[in-house]
Amino acid sequence: MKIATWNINGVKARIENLCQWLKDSDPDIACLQEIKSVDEGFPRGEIEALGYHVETHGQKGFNGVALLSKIKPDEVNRGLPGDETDEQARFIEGVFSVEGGVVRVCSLYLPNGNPSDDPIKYPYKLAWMARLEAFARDRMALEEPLILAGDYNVIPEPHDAKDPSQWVTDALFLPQTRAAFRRLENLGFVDAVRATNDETPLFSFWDYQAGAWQKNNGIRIDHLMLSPEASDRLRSTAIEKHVRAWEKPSDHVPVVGHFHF
DNA sequence: ATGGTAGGGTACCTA
Repeated sequence: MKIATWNINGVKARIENLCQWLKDSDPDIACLQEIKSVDEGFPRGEIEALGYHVETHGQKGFNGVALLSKIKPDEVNRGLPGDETDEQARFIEGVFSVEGGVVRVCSLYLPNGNPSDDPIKYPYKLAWMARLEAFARDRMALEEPLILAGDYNVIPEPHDAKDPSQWVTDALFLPQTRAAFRRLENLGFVDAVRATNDETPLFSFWDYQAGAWQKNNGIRIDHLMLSPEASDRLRSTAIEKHVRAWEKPSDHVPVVGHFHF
């Protein structure tokens, strides 16, 4: 089974690329972020025509996440628990029946947090990460294959950036951000791409600005975090960076994991 | 060099 995460930066602007990628890459489950659409505006017909079930958690203009899957989820939950006043659509969870049990897959869009000296944005990022850690701890107790997939807006290590010195005051790379990400790992989650690749650097995002793609000035911020039960079944991973060279690309590329499910 | 580009939605906000 192939499970992927991709920040598509606007589903309406990316529908042609998205459909082409679904045909080429043929994921069983695709976790999307930044759909930038309300649920009613999501172009589900084109995606359903390719054989996918569609579950969305959208909002107007910004954010928004989705789960596309060849098998229909048994259960879907929208929103990250822990703050009923949070109206930003950044989290959706699906439970899928597979041979021998279930796999639980979450598509998450972690807050960017910049500018990092903003009195609202960076604290919101850290609070969201604390809620994610609490959620992950709860789910870990189920002892199920669990995949927390998404745009984490976290550069885990210096070698996950072409030029780490550019990022020292950035919310994606501040010590507190990286420490919160490590706390998630220390619950027992495995960074699937890092666990299956010795090579560095590996990037999943190249800014639209200043020729970042042409200069390979990238960062690795899109991650597949696996519970031990999911990690046991991991075969390989890939970063499909050729998609960044397509016409009208997203600034992120798909990150995929192959599993023995 | 302190910019640059893109999406959403129609004035700026977010990234």
